[in-house]
Amino acid sequence: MFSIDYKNPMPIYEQLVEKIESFIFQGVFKADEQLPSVRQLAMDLSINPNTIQKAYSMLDAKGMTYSVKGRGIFVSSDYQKAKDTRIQVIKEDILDLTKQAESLGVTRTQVINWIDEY
Amino acid sequence: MFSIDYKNPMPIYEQLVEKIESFIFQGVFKADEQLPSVRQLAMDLSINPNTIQKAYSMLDAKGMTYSVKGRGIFVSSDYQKAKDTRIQVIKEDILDLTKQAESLGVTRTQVINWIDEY
Amino acid sequence: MFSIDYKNPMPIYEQLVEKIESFIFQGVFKADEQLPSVRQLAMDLSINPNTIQKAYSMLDAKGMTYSVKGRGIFVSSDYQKAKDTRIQVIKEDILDLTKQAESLGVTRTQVINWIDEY
Amino acid sequence: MFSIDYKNPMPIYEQLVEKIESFIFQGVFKADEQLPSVRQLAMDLSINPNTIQKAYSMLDAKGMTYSVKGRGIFVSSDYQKAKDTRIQVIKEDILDLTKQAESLGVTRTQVINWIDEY
DNA sequence: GTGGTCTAGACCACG
DNA sequence: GTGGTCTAGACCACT
Repeated sequence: MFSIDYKNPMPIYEQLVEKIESFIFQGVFKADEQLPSVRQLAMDLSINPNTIQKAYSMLDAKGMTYSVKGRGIFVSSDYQKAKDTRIQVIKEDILDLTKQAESLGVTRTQVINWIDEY
Repeated sequence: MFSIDYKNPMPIYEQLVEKIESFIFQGVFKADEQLPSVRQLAMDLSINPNTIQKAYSMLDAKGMTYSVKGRGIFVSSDYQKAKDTRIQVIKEDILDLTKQAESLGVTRTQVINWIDEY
Repeated sequence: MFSIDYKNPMPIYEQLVEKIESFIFQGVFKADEQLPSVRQLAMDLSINPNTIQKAYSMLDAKGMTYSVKGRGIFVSSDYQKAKDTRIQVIKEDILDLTKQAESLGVTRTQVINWIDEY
Repeated sequence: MFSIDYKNPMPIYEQLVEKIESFIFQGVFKADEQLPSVRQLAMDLSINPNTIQKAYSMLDAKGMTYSVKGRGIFVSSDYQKAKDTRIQVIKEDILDLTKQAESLGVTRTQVINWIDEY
């Protein structure tokens, strides 16, 4: 279910964060559903528990999950804000890339065509 | 002419590569024109010469420049291929981001609007 | 009657202690009245009996209750001291926070306004 | 300069975060000033470097600092937002404590007196 | 069993 | 030398 790409320069814990986050956004993990335990996931992926812990901590900090000692980690029911900021980041990234493309001689129309065709 | 943003998490040598590359693409540096020497640039920017060296090596590897022993580093006259691959990378990045946006509930039309309006 | 907030990072037993304590202070539980049994409360709240036990032990230690073997746990008639120390703790906390607010540029008058307006 | 209280149940890294944060707010550390290095601080306080690292990461996430690989960690020049949210948190805490005090029979006027007298 | 903190020690990228 | 990631292993609090 979670696949780690060791060739990816992106740190493992960050890959995990993105993966889980997108699962939550897509509704694969529902609100208040429990996520796999730190130790369980560590075993499944053959990864050190601390690395999993770090990923979960970041999700917590982002407001995507909440964790209860002795019980587990659960999907937060209110992650709208996190979603909005993520969309905003994507928007800025796309605009930045468009700007770069333009400076290389690609017109805005062509960029829009890329999106239309895919 | 070259401004380094120390607050940018991107490594300095990478910032340099991008800057010079875009200058070449835009024609600020013409074909066969000589780039500033490693030592000169290092002094101007108050940066470790090794960092400049690394940036220049990467430009060489990308085919953007060629170096002549004892004389200096010059802009390659044939960087079209480099330019094309760069455009290709940008295209893929934009499509990937669009895909992400869609999975967050943003329609493709909205993405195109972002580009149109900016 | 007792509501547990699982999203609250505060441990369950502590939430219980606070709840019961405030009920006693407010007179909801009168002196020498019997509290619900460990097993009963555990069932009602779908909580591990050990957790209830721990909460009751803490109330005992604080002098808020006394337990009679084989009969149950009862509200102490003399919890004035516990009440006073609690008030003292609250006072110190408020003063500490006020000090912090001042170091952030909030005047004492503003702090008092916060309290007045709420 | 940084004193750790091992009797304090608050984790070490959190104590550090609060300490440094308040130093920045008070102007002890100026904008763009470099903070002590991870290893240096670890040695000075006889604390594991990872613990320091964690504290610095949190400051980064809060927008209080920015870190540059190979160079060091520096005080951010724009932490106004962080300051505002902190003040907000303090306000809510004070109001909550006031509410608690009132439920224990302390009038709001008395609470204000505490602040006035200190 | 759960999550959370801390230590020790290694390795990497960067300057 | 700097910060950042990861592993291994220990201990704690909570259920």
